[in-house]
Order: sequence, then C-alpha cells, then structure tokens
Amino acid sequence: MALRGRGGGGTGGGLRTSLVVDLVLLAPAGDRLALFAPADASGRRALPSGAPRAGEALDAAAMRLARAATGGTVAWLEQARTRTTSDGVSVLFVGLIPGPAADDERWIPRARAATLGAAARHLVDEATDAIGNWLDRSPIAFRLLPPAFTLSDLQDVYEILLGRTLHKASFRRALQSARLVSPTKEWRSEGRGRPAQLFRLAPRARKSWRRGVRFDWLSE
Amino acid sequence: MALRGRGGGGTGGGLRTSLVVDLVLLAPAGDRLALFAPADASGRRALPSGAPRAGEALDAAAMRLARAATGGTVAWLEQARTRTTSDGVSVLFVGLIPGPAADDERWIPRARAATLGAAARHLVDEATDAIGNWLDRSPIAFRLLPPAFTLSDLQDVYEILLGRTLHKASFRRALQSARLVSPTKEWRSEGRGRPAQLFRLAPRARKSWRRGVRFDWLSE
DNA sequence: TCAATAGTGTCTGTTAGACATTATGGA
DNA sequence: TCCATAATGTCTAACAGACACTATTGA
Repeated sequence: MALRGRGGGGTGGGLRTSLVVDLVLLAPAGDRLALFAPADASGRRALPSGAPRAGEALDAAAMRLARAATGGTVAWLEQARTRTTSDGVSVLFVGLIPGPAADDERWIPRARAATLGAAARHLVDEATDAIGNWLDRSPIAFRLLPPAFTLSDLQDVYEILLGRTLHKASFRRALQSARLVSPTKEWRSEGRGRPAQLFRLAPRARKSWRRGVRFDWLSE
Repeated sequence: MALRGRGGGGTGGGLRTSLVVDLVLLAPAGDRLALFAPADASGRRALPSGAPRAGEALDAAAMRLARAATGGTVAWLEQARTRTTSDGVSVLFVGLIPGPAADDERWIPRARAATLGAAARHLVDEATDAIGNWLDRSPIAFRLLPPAFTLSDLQDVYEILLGRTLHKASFRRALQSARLVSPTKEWRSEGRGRPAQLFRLAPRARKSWRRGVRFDWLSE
C-alpha cells in the first residue's frame, strides 16, 4: 500500500500500461437512437477509439477524437467507466451528436449494437444508462436542438434519449414550472396541423429545490 | 484516428503511461462524514492510493487497496472519474466504510478535506456528489448498518450521506410504499425514550415504476 | 412525573397522469 | 369540410411535508 504524497516524482508510481479512449457516440435519427460505428478498410464495423497525446487531458482527447471521427458537432461528451482490457487501460466516453444524415453509412441503429460483439454491446448499454442519468440532472437534450425549437421537438428528443414516451401535458407543465424555456414570437408550421410556437432555452435563475428521498430503485 | 478492431495486439495501441488508483473512503462518524486520510511517516496526511497489479481489474485493485488501507469492511466501492495527472493516469474510487472507531486517528472530518490540498478537496467533493447520485438509485445506505437496524438508524445514515435532514414521517412512508424493509419482532431500547423496532432489508420484489421527467437541475 | 424518543393519523398544497376541449392550419 | 397537430383546462389519485398526537421507556 503506497501513500502517495503530493507531487510525486514525474512518471513514478503505478503500473505502466497503454491508454486508450473508447467512444460511444449516439445521435437521434428518426425516432430511434443511432450509434456511430464506421467500417474500416476491411469492412468491419467498430466503435471509434484512439489514444490521448502526451500531456493531453482525457476530456480534451475524447473531444478531439469525437470531432475527428464524426466530422460534425459534438453536442455533449462525458466520461463513463474506465476498465482494463487486454490492450491496457480503456476510458469510455459517451457522446451525443445532433442528427446525422439519414444516408450516412457510418451510423447504425442502436438496437444493432450487438452485431459489433458482446464487448461493444456492453459499452453501448453502459452509455445508454449514463445518458439516462445525465438527462435527469443536466440540460443535455437542448444541445441536440437548434437555438429555437418547438416543444414537440424537445419532447421527441427526450423520448428518444430515454427510450420511452412521455406525457405531453406533464412534460410541458414541468418545463414551465422550472422556467426552463421561454417562448419566442415565432411559429413554425410543418405540414398539417396547427403551427407550433418556437421556444428558447431560458437563462436559468432557478433555485434547485430539494426533492424527497425516493426508493424506487431498479430491482437488482 | 485509429479504428481498433477486436483483439488488437496485446499491449499495442495507446500512449504508455503509469496507472494509479486513488481512493476517497468515507464513513459516518457521529453526525458527520469522516474521511480516511492517514498520515505517512513524515506526518503528512494524504488520500490512500496504489497501483493495480498486472492483470488485475480496476475494481478488484480498488477493493484490495481499500481493505488493506482501512483494515476493515468495505461497505460499498464504486468507480468515479479518471484523470491524467503529472503522475500518469489516476482512477478515482469512492468507498463507504461502516463506522470507524471514534479514536481512530486516520480519519478526519470530511469538512477538513481542504487541509489535504486543493486537489484532494476536489476529489472529495466529487466523491460526495457520486454518493448522492448512487444513493438515489441503489440501497447503499443499508450496507453501512447491521442486518437488523432501527428506522432511526437508517434515517441517520441517509441524512449523513446526503448532508441534510429528512422528514421522519415521509421517510418512513416512502420506505413502506417501496416495501423496502420488513419488521422483525425485536425491539431495541437505547437510553431514554420508547424502544425502536428492528427492521431488515426486505428481499425486493418491486417493479421499478417509472417516474416523470423532472427538470429540477442544479443551477449551473 | 418529566424528558426523550418511536411511531402514527390527519391535513394541505403540489404534482403526474388521464381526459377532454379548443385553436389553427393544410389537404 | 375533415384531419392532424398544438396548446390548454379540469379532474383525480398519489405524495411530500407539516403538525399533532399517542406510545413507551429511563431518569
């Protein structure tokens, strides 16, 4: 058992190993989640990964790799679990990308993650759980939308990310009572039906009120 | 951007670096949280840390180190954030230990984490947040108690871990409606006051019902 | 008897979800 | 006109929190 003081010597200390960042990048596509799993030269699909550069922070490395891989905007990127593999240490990052083109072959339906193998499927499950957790605590869904959006758009994003349907009136009431969105004077008409009002994410001035303890855990 | 296939060659791939597990071990002590920060030979306190052995999984390494450091039972241990430091890669683990002896000098009040330095204080804050998150989703509080406990004991643990007081009647109602504890026929008398009934963690058969989306986020 | 703690019953304001209704445009 | 979608009002059951009260022990 080593007690490491502050500023221990340079690269001293732990076991030496290789370090890799693995990425599970998801995006809303239609009414499902899509997974970024491009094929390599031999046609085999895999999750993107890469190595941090010397001195580069993990978050920065993951962001650089995610941008380079997708070529697009990264709406949100967060660290998940670290594990040791036969290759060394793997740090998993979970990211959300705004809607990719429907014909982009690098994206596959999230439900087909199992075709990448059991290990990849496990990482994707872990990523999906992480998104659900963050969604409860942070406005990540808004980053997948343009600055002005309809409440139906927003609800669609939530439903895709959560993988379940939400009650419309309750959803809107919760948004309103949290003063989370503010209406604009614009309306958007899409096909049939009444046009929808556009909203923006409101600059927050909310006191986070405390919620009671809930014991509705998942059955183990 | 490297696309790594399955079973890449042995230790190939990423940047080579050293790997260290850092531990934030907390325990309820009286009505506060205590932090495990033993002093080394020179009298300087620090968070415990250590290196995984070759081939050892991170969880296993953290558990081994936590047990070795405290010499006691580890009620719960979970991975938190991984970061790169000047020493290499550091994987943070958060653990809970059942009540240490009041005269155990290796434990300090959690509020005095700042005396270990800014970096350690940050890790401890991160650990406290992680505990709050897990507490919402998993029965970790029960592991800090003996198999039979009073509801006041349980509430005390929750209050210490959450850092705030809870409403007694609501706490009990929530426990009851979740069918989370089952009463025993034993009662325990401690000093003055009416004796308290002992309870046990009930074998769960709960369907986890879905909760609506809440937007009560912390102000950023 | 008093103090202290355990446990419970009742009330109230809030909220999630169900349902129904109105509003407004396109086909 | 009919249909589809947006937006909103009302009702109800559940729940959190407040409060008060009873129960049971030791001092």
